[in-house]
Amino acid sequence: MSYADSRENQPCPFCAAEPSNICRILREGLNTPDGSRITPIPFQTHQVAARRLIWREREPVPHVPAICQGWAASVLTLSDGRRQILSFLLPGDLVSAALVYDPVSPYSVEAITDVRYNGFDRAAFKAALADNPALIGLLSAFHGDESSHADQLAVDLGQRDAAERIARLIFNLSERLLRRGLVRHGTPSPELTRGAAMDFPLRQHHIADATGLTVVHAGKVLNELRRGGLIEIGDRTLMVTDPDGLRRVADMY
Amino acid sequence: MSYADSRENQPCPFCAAEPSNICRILREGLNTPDGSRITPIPFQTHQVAARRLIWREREPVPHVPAICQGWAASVLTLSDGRRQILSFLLPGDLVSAALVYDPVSPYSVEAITDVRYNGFDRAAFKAALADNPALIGLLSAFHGDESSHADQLAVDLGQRDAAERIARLIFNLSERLLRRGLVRHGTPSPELTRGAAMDFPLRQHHIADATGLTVVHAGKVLNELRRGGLIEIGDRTLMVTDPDGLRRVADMY
DNA sequence: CGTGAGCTTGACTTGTTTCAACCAACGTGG
DNA sequence: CCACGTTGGTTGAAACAAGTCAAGCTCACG
Repeated sequence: MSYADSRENQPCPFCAAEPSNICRILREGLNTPDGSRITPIPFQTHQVAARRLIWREREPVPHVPAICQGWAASVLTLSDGRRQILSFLLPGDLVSAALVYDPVSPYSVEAITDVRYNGFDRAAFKAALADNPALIGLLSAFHGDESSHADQLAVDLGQRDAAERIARLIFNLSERLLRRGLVRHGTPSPELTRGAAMDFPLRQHHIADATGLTVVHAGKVLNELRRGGLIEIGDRTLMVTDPDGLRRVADMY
Repeated sequence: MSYADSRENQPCPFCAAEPSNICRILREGLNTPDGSRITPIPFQTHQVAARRLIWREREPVPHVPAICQGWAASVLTLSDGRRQILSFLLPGDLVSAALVYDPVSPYSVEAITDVRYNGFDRAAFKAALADNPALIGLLSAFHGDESSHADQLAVDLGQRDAAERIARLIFNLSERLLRRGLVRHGTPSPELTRGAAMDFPLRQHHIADATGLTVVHAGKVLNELRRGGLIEIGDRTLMVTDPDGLRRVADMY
């Protein structure tokens, strides 16, 4: 809160490209197929510097936030310092559906890069929900995605080994970034085939906290993936050089 | 479904005792403090035998189910057979808030004991939501509980060791059962202090699947807890003989 | 120039899994 | 009524995955 540099209704220069993105619809409104119209919800744009805590666990959040630019993480911390990252928040992500009804944040949110986010007016949001069934549908679908993501995380942490967890994390992130038009094609090192390249601001400690591993071990597994020719990382960039191989390690499909 | 022996609107003989329980409110209706009334939702009662699969993952569920009697588990299974239990469903639990909007089950549900459940009419449920803000609030609160439970599970599986996980599982179950009036006081073995005793139909493999451990290891840790005088288990009954000790191992508060 | 954050590597320890054998309780069918 | 398979639980030894500790390195930044 104290770090948020509030601005009035700035246009969102680099939000998600997907037309059906919920943050975009809240911002711009939408003419639904059935003829009704979802009206835009008023919002304020805020800015937070990299590595800053945006909200603390159990702290009230004065609006319904959606990430507009940059990466953030939702985190739960134990009293002895162990941390679990529940999800990485990318441009276009609503932080939490729960915040629409309840201002109390269920987890901490930390900026990984510099972050710009939109804080939608909660009262206006609730009012729009009350007289707009299409918006209820949208929100409940979002809620469903959120809980299936949480369930998936539990399976990964409970049942999968380090390599699977890390490969799946990278795979999921690359798919989310792809859907948002944030994946370039490139060939960072000349001798390798082209692949999906993306900005990748995560530190090893983020990967460790998200996968329930130690930083040291996460680093080792990351190196194995790199040595196996599946990925290249460096300079805040990740490139998937062997998508099929990564998919196999990740045990997807 | 094929195993479900459907019956018409039977009274629910042994549902949760809590007055604010959501299943009870759906069944009986509620006069809200603000003067409006939540009307009862029509339902059918079904019965399933112990150890039976009630719905498979991704299978459509024709109604909105709530457990009425017995224990069940929600489960995700990987292609190679690894299983993660996401939660244990006790009498009075709505199986999943997601099933109100979307008939497709996000996970399998298995009966642990013989189970009786109420299947609420989905169309009637949605209609009641549309013209009843109090019910929306109730459901969204339930949704919030559901996702904070999922988040907690991720922290446990990602950050805690075997003893912590198992102690927390037992602790959480005992608290849920207590709230529902399903905990007796008793002293199964004469030389021990009185403690909270409850029906505990879980097998070691349930505990293993819920905590992400192997059956063998779960059994060993369970024995340590027993030898440490924290709990007694036997004959489908569990008794917490040292609540403070258990709380300490579980790292609660 | 010094400091701290981030990454890499190796040796060693610990927690958990795997494998295997064995026992008790129970239900079923011959 | 017994024989038998199934399910659930216990135990121990050995193998393995991940954690811990420690050192050394680069790089960005004040």
